[in-house]
Amino acid sequence: MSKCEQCIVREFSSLKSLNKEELIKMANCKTSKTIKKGELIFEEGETVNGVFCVKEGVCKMTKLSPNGKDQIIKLAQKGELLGQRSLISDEPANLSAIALEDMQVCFIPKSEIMGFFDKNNQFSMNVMKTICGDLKDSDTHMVSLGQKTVKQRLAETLLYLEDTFGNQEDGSLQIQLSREELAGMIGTATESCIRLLSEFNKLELIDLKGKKITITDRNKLKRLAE
Amino acid sequence: MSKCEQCIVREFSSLKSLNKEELIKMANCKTSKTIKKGELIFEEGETVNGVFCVKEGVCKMTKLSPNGKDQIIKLAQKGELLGQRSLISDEPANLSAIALEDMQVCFIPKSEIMGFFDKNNQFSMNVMKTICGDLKDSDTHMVSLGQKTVKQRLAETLLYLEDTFGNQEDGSLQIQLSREELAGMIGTATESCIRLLSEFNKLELIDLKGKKITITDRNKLKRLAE
DNA sequence: ATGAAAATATGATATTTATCATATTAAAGG
DNA sequence: CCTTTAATATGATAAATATCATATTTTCAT
Repeated sequence: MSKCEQCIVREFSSLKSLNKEELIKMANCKTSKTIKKGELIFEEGETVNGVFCVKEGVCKMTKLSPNGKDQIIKLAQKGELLGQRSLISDEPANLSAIALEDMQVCFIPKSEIMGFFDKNNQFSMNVMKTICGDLKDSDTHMVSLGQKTVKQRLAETLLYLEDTFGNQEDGSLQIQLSREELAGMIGTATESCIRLLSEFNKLELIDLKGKKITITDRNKLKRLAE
Repeated sequence: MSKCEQCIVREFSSLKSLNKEELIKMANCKTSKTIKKGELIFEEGETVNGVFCVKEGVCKMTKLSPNGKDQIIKLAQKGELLGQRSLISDEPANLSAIALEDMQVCFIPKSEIMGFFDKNNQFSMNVMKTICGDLKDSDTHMVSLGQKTVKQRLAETLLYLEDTFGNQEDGSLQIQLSREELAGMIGTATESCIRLLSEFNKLELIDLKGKKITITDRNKLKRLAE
């Protein structure tokens, strides 16, 4: 069993405020999991009795619409805690979490987390700040969905993906989403998403090579997104 | 100066967990304000050094889009605390708050609130639960904006307004939004909103009398919203 | 009460986006 | 390596939505 004390990822999450004693206690009750690309971590409606700490890899958090399509609400990466909200509200998961890459996650049981809330004020405050950050992101995203065109949202999303997850050695986006997933992020039909990518490609804003997307004209893309 | 101890509204907010001593202390540093319909409580980007507790009336929380239109992110009513998020994140307000009716609000300075976070764990937990609730609402709203048609969103919003704010004696919606505001809630052009309202009227799902909107066929409207 | 300004309504039209069909390409499993 | 399936791409078309113009109604200050 790996020690939480030595886990670097912890520094990026609310767990950074835990002291040595708390970390050792947590290391003893946590379980590590390997999750393959495409696998489900937990599903909307499911009761999750703890939180998942993402150690490696990225996952999508989705919510099913009555029309049968998945809206991607956010992408979560290393350092993020999944399922905090449900745990605090004492409700089933509101979103599904699905791995976009092979992942390493640790599961920390509810009882343990609730103890931190009681005894470690700094931890509570960090969790609160994280959730407030999520809420702010949600609000911004909502303005995009409500006020911007699909083209603008696609441009915006491509820039976001580069800014947040970086690039591969060849300069293409690190994170590879399927066209369907990209469409689910921006809230449009898959075909529309594909068509706009082609258009961006023809306009030389991006370069498409199979699944690889490379942003070639950041500035024009940025102007388009406004 | 009115006493917080006797304020019923407190029971609906995170402030319900404060003890007598804390309430008396708060009553001494809070300020009461009357805000007229249409007036600004605070504006996006502004530094708000505390929170506003809504005692009476409803306000809209909006965010300006680069296209110059306001997206309404949420409506807040009696018992809700405005500006908690900014206070916790220690950031300027992310949204503007504008009264939709004449309002009574109390301003509680930051220092006071921060003290509650430190000393009253139940208060922290309540705030956290509120914010988690907001986040869940945001996610649901985001799915609507991303996956539903304008018609569906309008139907959904009308039902939400009735469920959340109730009706006047004549059965029309208690809250009266302008067509522009309604459009800003569902993320569409004002004209499109007006056109769809007319259509709903002709289909006898709703009844329009000036600014008054009455839902006459809840079930059909519900089916339409799915 | 009255005139000016704002809000609402509606028509005409352009643009955006979705849908359905089908071709092409890439990926995965035996 | 081949075959089957899934993903991507693109055309044709329909539907949804935005935009612009203008009429009508309501609101509000004087």
